[in-house]
Amino acid sequence: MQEDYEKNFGFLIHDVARLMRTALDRRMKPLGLTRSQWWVLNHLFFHQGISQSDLAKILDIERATLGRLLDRLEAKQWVYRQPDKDDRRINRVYLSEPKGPTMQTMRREAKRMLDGALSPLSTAEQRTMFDMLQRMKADLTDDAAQDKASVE
Amino acid sequence: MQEDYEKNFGFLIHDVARLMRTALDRRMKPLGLTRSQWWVLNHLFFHQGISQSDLAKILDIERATLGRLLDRLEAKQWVYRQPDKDDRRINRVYLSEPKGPTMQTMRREAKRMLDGALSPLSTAEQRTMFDMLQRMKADLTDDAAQDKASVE
DNA sequence: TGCATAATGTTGTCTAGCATACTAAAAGAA
DNA sequence: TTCTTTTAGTATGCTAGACAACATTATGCA
Repeated sequence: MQEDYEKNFGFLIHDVARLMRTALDRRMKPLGLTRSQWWVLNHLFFHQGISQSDLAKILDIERATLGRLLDRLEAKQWVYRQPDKDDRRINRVYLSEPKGPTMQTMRREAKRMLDGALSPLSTAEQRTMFDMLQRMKADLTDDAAQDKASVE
Repeated sequence: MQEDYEKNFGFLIHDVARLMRTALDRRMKPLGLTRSQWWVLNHLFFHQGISQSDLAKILDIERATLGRLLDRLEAKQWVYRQPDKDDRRINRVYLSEPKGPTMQTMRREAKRMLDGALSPLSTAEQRTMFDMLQRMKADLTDDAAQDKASVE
């Protein structure tokens, strides 16, 4: 153990993210949604009628990825798409009616999972970690944008 | 911005992990390997002839996931499987010959990506973060094991 | 106006994950 | 020894990502 390659930061963070993801997916399963789907719904709650492209930008995923997520959510009647009146390229996405209670349950489950995952850290540490991750993400997002731009 | 749901720790760490993953995948692409494949090769380098199950345990992924990874690596002639002499259930996996230079290149690319991702953090912060992630992972791994056990 | 360029969303193709169910084989128990 | 249980690996199906290519529609410029 403790070999050099065991200490790869990249894979460590990946593992933690994966473990949190599957833990949450497991809790969400009885509700019939995945963690990614829930995240989409959560954003839609605050941005009713947003266009797919804009939503993809907020979520920071590809338009294609979001499109398929929405396909599944639409099939399950969680959301619906409506073409924009003025710009026929645009689909606006809406949360379909009630479903409120389930959303609440999901928020609760997400919080419990998160609390569990963060339990080995003190409150101060949690803040520190959050701050560091945000800085990393900002940097990485910039890099990714540059990479893409250089390709085009 | 800065709405409550923007601050979800679970998704933040997920985003950072994903951005690091795709950044590395992008760099690995010209070499004809993905990051996950490289990680498998890297472990094989240190554990020639390991069984698939044991390797899956080390990598902390499902046997099925590893099986398919190995299918692709075998097709590209990076590895080969050999049935165990004594236990006919077991496949032992070996790294096929040369390829050394490419592995070196990959290690270098991985290091560069990682250095880039960590650049917003001081050395001390990097250590702190690494330590915190390790504690989180240990906890999460225990939980996952318990969840599975409770199902069976 | 008319043509080149950009933006929106979809489709296809690929990888990697998980879960479940299955076969073959080994190990353990009666 | 036989029967049961465990283990190794595979097959299948699903989700979620990325990327690339495409049709449609807007927009900007000459």
